Amino acid sequence: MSLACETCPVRDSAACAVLSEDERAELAKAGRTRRLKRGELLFAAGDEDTACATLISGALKVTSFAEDGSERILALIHPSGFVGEMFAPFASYDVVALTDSQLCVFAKADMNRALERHPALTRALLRRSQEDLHRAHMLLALGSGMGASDKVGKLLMALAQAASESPCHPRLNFQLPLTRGEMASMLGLTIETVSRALTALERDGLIKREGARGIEIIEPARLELLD
Amino acid sequence: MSLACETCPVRDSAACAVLSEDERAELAKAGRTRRLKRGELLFAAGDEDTACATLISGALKVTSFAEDGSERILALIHPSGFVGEMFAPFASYDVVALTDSQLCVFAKADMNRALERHPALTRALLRRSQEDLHRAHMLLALGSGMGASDKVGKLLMALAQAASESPCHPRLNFQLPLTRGEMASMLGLTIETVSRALTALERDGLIKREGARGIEIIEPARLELLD
DNA sequence: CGTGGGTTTGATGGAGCTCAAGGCACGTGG
DNA sequence: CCACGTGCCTTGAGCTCCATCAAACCCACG
Repeated sequence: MSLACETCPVRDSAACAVLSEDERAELAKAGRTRRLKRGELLFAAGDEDTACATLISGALKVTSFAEDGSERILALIHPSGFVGEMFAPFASYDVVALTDSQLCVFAKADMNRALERHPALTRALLRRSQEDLHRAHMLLALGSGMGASDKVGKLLMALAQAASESPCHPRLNFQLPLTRGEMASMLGLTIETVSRALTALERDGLIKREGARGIEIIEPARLELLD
Repeated sequence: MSLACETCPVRDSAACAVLSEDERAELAKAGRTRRLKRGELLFAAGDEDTACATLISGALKVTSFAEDGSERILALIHPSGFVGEMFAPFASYDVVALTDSQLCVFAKADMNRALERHPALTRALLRRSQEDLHRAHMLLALGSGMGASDKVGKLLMALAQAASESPCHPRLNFQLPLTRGEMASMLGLTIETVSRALTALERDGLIKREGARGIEIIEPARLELLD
């Protein structure tokens, strides 16, 4: 399926928003939209002919695997986010859809051509890359210095942020895009510990659960925001 | 002190290497070299008028502080590395010299002007930024799924890589740029645990220590490389 | 010689990992 | 419609590893 930038919900927030209409139309010729169902693989670690993509809707996870086969989640990608290692000869990570997703895919060569042609696009990606770096640092900062339920609480706040349309205030009521195992793999904990942490947070009245995935945040302040 | 690019040891590996002689000369007019002694602060979290810099020699650490005041190391910067949040209104991290260092500092405004003028420079920074991201991911992957001495072992391998001139093979014999506390803060451990892990690694014959800072790696294979 | 920063070592307790069992929701086939 | 299987989540019990507290050491430096 070819692109339909006119109706794209992230046309003003994605990297390509810095382009003029004409430039965008030209870039669009090189890209294709793609739909993924939950669990589908977008890029696989080791792929040589890698591509890159802007996420239109849904959510992705970027994962690597330890030698023992256990998965580690390195990053989440939300709509208008960009994913792809533009300069590596092959992909280092798996990228998998967390929910049904829709994205806009470009071959690496095409994107590189576009970067050469449109400096503003390069700068937009640089900005995004630095934001990604900042998020990775936030995740790193979660690694130490506190108990499991603090970590889970902060992760919930981060997810609440991401689920919100408004960039400043979290959404107090949302569905988790992650399984317990995925949360565990972001935080360096086990499934059981995450589960226990959630019940503890609920017991203490900081959150309320609706089924396995629904979360309502009761006391945002005490969950201490993640930046 | 003004710049002396002609004799700069990282003139071929730093971001500015993509510039022509003339372009570099022009950029040089905007920059100044600066020397830091071990422990000196380069940028402080919260600074509004931030700058950015290329490291010429020495080593830097990028740190953030938890609410309880404990430091967390988010990244290390080695010669030819670039540091600075080009797009943030103020700095989020402290940047501190780990050893006596020499760098090449630019005001953010000047650097932004240079980015507009020289697309190739922007692309060089984008590449660097993605590498930084990759390193952050490696550090994240250290967070889970193994014991303390595995973490310390892998950190040693990463430091051995960084200490080496050759990009592919680690240096088996080097001085740690980090104190025990700094290693601990990279790994989410305590000083004591790091110390014990080192003595365990030495007892098992994987490494040998020369004083508090000297490290010789005996069995690189068993320390399992960090990427 | 004393002081202080960094390091090592020991003893102890607790947070979280492991192993194991059970529950709930959902889909599939009889 | 029910029986069954499969994923995912929860809960429990025991044990391991690491954080914590405490003390001593080493060494550079004034």
